Amino acid sequence: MKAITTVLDHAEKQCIKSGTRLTEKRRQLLGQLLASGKAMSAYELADNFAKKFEEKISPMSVYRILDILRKANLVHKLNLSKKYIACAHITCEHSHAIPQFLICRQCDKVSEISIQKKTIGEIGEQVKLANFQLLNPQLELHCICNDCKT
Amino acid sequence: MKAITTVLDHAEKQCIKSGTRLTEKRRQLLGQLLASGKAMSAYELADNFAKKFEEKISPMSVYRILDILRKANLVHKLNLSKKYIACAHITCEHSHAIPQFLICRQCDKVSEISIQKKTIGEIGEQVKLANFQLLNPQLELHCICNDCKT
DNA sequence: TTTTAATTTGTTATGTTATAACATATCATA
DNA sequence: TATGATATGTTATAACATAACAAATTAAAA
Repeated sequence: MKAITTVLDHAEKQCIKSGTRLTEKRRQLLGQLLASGKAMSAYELADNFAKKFEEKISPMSVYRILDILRKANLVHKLNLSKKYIACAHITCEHSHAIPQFLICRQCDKVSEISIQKKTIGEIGEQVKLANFQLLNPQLELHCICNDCKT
Repeated sequence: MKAITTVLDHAEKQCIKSGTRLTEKRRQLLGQLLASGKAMSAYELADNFAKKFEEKISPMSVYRILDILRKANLVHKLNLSKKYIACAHITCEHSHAIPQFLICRQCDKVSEISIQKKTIGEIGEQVKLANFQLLNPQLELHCICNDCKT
């Protein structure tokens, strides 16, 4: 696992690429998410920010910063749990497809994966039968991770 | 499409089967959902209830009734949009698997389908590679319906 | 370098979804 | 009809989210 500062440096480049900056606050917030290693709600982030950096940040600001980070593809939102998680591929240079997530029901561990196009295509076939056309969706699949399985 | 009263009569039987009753309020609420033909939020249901039945119902009550209807498999919750929709198979007698939903991004039309076990199994295979085990998930797939596609 | 414009962050208010806790009313049956 | 169970009313509050405007900071032009 790469050092957080390394990841943040990559993140900075990615911000510039997408036409914005990685300001101090944004860097701190993303760092916090990376350090936690898990998905957090906006209000959790706001609370923890105060503890970690001895400086307050309002939920409003957190939401704004999360928006920016999401647009720069540095953070993803888990729509089912309404939580936010650092992208698992910040240091990869290549562009990414819409991410898919495996979420452990027991411990909330999240794994960001890419489901093969072939499989998506097969689902699409069945969707077609219902007179719909599948958009590339962000799937959030509820699972049990092997650690919790035992 | 079957008449709503017919569906409600089936619903009543299903309630009894699952150990509860289809009271007047529950019947009205389910009827409202069936008549609308689409997914509605609890607060929308509460507001419309007043207009439709000249009697107020609090959101709190709506939530309670929705819980009952969901336990009796008469209503499903769309977790992404936080809306509730009448089950598409109330008049079918057989028991059902966990439902999957196709949701039109444009017009919010919802189609309740069953994705084949085979396909679910294939997703499961890829999930296994990530050291997770798939639970049978309620998929909510964002699509475009053929009517909106044109 | 100073002025200007754009971006970022602070602040307050409010909207939406959901549940907790307790009171009252209704129904089923002993 | 008395009793217990079920159903609904009512009030308060928690968690998630956005709108609107003010102040501060940064980038760029004059």
